Amino acid sequence: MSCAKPDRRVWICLRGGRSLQSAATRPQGPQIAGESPAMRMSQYFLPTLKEMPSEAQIVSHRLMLRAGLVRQTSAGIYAWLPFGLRVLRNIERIVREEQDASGAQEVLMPTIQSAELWRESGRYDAYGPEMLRIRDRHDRDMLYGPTNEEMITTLFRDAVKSYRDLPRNLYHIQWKFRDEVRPRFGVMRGREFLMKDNYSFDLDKAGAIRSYNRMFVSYLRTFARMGLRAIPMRADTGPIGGDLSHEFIILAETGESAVFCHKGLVDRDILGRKIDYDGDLQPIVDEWTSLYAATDEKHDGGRFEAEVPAGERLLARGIEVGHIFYFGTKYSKPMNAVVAGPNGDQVTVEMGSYGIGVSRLVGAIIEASHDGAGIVWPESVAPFKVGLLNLKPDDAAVSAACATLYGALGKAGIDCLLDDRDLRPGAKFADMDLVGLPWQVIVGPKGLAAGKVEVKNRRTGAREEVPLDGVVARLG
RNA sequence: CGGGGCGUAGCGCAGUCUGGUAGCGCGUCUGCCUUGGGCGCAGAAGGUCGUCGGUUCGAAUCCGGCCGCCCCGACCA
Repeated sequence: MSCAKPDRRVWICLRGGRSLQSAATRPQGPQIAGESPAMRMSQYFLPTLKEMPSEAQIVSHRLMLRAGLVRQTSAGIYAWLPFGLRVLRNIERIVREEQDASGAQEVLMPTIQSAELWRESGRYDAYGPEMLRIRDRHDRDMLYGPTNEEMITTLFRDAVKSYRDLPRNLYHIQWKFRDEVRPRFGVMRGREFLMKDNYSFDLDKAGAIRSYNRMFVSYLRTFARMGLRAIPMRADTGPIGGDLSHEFIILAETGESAVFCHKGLVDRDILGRKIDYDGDLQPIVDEWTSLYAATDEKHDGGRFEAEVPAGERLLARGIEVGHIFYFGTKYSKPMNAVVAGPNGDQVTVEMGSYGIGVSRLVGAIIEASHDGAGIVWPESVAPFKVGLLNLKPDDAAVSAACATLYGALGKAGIDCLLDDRDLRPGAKFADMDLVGLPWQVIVGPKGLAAGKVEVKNRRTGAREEVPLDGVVARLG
């Protein structure tokens, strides 16, 4: 790592110039750089399954296998196929944009770590068999990282020596491994998982709470942009330790835990707010934490009934998709992460850590958004925005119309998957509903005779007849 | 880690109790037919029955070891 000074100038410059709105309202280009936004299904690796795989029990796991998103390679370990990968990348993209907007900076730490680091914090022996321990050819103890507090603390303390270089907030999006005794629920509780985690460093507790609040608000925006209703709930700090912590729970009928909250939290809108990450975010945090919300572990029936009027009580189920902690000097102290304070004294930095389960979100979003026919992707994370169905590939007029639309949608930057396979219409409808693209453009000989195609909304099922040359405008 | 279950064709399963030439549905391939909701007809390919050993004239089937996967619980992002 280079010295801290030049780095700090960049930081200040970014802080002055960064604008949340620019990240959130940025025009949506092709979602994966360098790849054509359109694709032909006859050439695409999308192995869908008609029948239910017996290994999967919960709906998101079944749909992920059936819709060709992932394949399991070992218990709790998955290979990501093109569709699943596109969703994963879209989720990552939103997380990254919101992290950057909040002032966090991206790094990338390795998956393999040295046991030495963990001996320093005392967690090597404390962590237990969930940690995958490995040995290299020189018989050195290594491990596949289950989390990165030790590593980031080391990187920070070796490079940052002055209070002038604070605050710092570093994040990365990296694969982690926890050797769960019993992996289950597909990617929602795998052993290998992709996680965004970040770590804030501040001079004092007040600064750490400002950092905490920035992440709190950033998380509200991040999940909202994925079409999820995430409710922050006060949480136990668990083995990570600390005294301020919130879980972000999304509501899904099939969620893993029961949640109890005030209905007012569900419809609260963060995306309509203008956020100033340099300003005081405490009022927003207070607003979201003032109403009752608890998972079953923390639920207090008496308080719930006292604080929430009967008509406003919501009993639902939820899935944890994010967790934020303030933990003070739990790691900085044993690992000696200190900076020179304004008075020249040595100050142990105040830290927090913040996680989002990126791969878990793929399953969680499906749990929150599916129907009997398959997945219903929110547009912001969908593998493609539009599925274009050629109902009769050997009809020259139909295929010509599809080619025209396919080209026009591609040119307009609208992600489009063309089903040009020589299959019965029913098979195409079933597949397209299963994989859940938000919009279907259905081109068949009947409609086309009148110069029209059908545009179907996957979520509502609503269909409308649209003239051929009006499709791009309708979907743009 | 306690308790339970499963491993037979790409997927879903029967066959195992009662040992005797490995089956069904879906999918795949070929041809015909069909083209607005997984259509129809005909033909075909595809399995050392998870693995190793034992019993037996003969093992998918009985016995034992091992491996893998799933479910409930405890645990967890």
